[in-house]
Amino acid sequence: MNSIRTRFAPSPTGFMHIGNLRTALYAYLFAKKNQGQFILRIEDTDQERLVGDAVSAIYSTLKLANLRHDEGPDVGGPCGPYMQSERRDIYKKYAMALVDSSHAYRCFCTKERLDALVDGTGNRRYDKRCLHLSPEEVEEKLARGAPYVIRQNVPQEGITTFSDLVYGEISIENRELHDNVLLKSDGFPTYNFANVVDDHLMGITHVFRGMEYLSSTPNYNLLYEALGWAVPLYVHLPHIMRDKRHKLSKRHGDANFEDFLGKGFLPEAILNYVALLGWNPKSEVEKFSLDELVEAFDISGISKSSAVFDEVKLRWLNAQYIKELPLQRFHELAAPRYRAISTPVDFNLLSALVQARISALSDIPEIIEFIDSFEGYSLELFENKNAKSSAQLAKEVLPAAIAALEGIENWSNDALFAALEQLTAQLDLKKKQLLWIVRIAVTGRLSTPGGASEMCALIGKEQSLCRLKQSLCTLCAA
RNA sequence: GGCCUAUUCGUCUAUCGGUUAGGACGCAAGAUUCUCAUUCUUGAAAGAGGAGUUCGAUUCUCCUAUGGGCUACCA
Repeated sequence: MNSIRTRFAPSPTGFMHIGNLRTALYAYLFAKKNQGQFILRIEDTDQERLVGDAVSAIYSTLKLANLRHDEGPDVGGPCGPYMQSERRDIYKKYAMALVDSSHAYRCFCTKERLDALVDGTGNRRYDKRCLHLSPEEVEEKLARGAPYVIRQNVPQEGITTFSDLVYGEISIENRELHDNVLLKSDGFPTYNFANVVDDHLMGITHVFRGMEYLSSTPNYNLLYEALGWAVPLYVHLPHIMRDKRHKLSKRHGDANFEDFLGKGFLPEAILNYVALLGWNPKSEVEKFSLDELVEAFDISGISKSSAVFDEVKLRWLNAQYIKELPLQRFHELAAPRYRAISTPVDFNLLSALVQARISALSDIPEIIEFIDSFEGYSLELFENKNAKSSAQLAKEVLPAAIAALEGIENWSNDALFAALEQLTAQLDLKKKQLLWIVRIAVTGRLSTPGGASEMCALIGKEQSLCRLKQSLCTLCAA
């Protein structure tokens, strides 16, 4: 029984896109679900679009996402090299075989002539002129060193049909197909040729790729047939969109994996979210670890229509992951974002409070901003209908609160809470009234990472009392 | 323009001829809470349009509309 082999074949042109990441994920999930291999192949055949660190970005993204490939340029394997730029001889060999069998031909046409082929509707298709060159003419041009490309010779009649595992059966009339360039004049293959040769030579059984290749797939099948090779199974994937009209693209916003990491999303959460964009697990579960995704993955759950990427839902999922982190782990992740704080506080306590209240690590600066900054908050914050508190009440109650807290030796949350609770009874107030007032008076913020006693415990006795007194002064002056 | 393809709440989706069209995020309301956090409950919210086929269409067929893709010596 042949084992399943899938591949992820990115082009090193920049950061890893979320759409690419999902393609890699699905290919990985399918391979692993079926005890198969997941191969990484770098498609660096376009010398003009190469971007310096893009290959290492691919490695690091795969590593961060925990998508481990069984074969690839960096880990080797039996079907190497896995870098297309190192396989030029291979492509050339098969291209020549195709020329010999008349499934391809040399084309010497200039760019100018090609451009002149544009018809009234702006459509351009090659007219097969060089197909009809006599052997003598070809020899003559070759001898002269004229540059040429090798084109696929597609039949003018008939129909090519294939079955995609997501989109079903698709038929295209051969006369709609173009004589694609297989080998460029610089000797590099085009994607149109390299993907066929490599997928076959690398034993790929299931080709996962974006649906933009749907209409050129017949070209590839004609090539497989011409070479006498078995056609792989296709799994074309719907696009991930920025909104209804636009695909996610590098030019608009944060569409790449590393940007989301930088914004404080956890890789597991991103992967989990992206897996659900265009695939449904046939259950109402939404939270999946990578292993669980492997277990649940099934091609039949892939949808045909494109999906809009919703960062709000990603945030919700990410919050779930953050809450589940062991405190120590959360603290490690959060600590770098505490760096700006100069006031000494108990950072472990801070982490425990913050962990339950954020959706992404990037929410941290805002939620802890009150620690260093206290000046000039609006007294309207004391007004709260629900807690039945007001600035007036605050002015009356704060002196007693300050006195009560001053007496506390063991400045812990429990002690603070007990003291405030007791004071509530003494003053015949609702617990909520007093606690609201103290919280506002000590933080100057509407939204804080914890309640009054927790905030006092966090910033310490001296700082707490200082702020409480300052707030009281402000209230009296108003 | 031609070809390919898609179309269920705002968003991600379920439904594989008969459902009060379900769930999730978000939103709204209520409850809980030391915070307008969390948690819980409830609610509003959808089959692009038109023809057919059928006892019966969101589901099958066709047409139209709209979106997306391809139409490069880019992938």
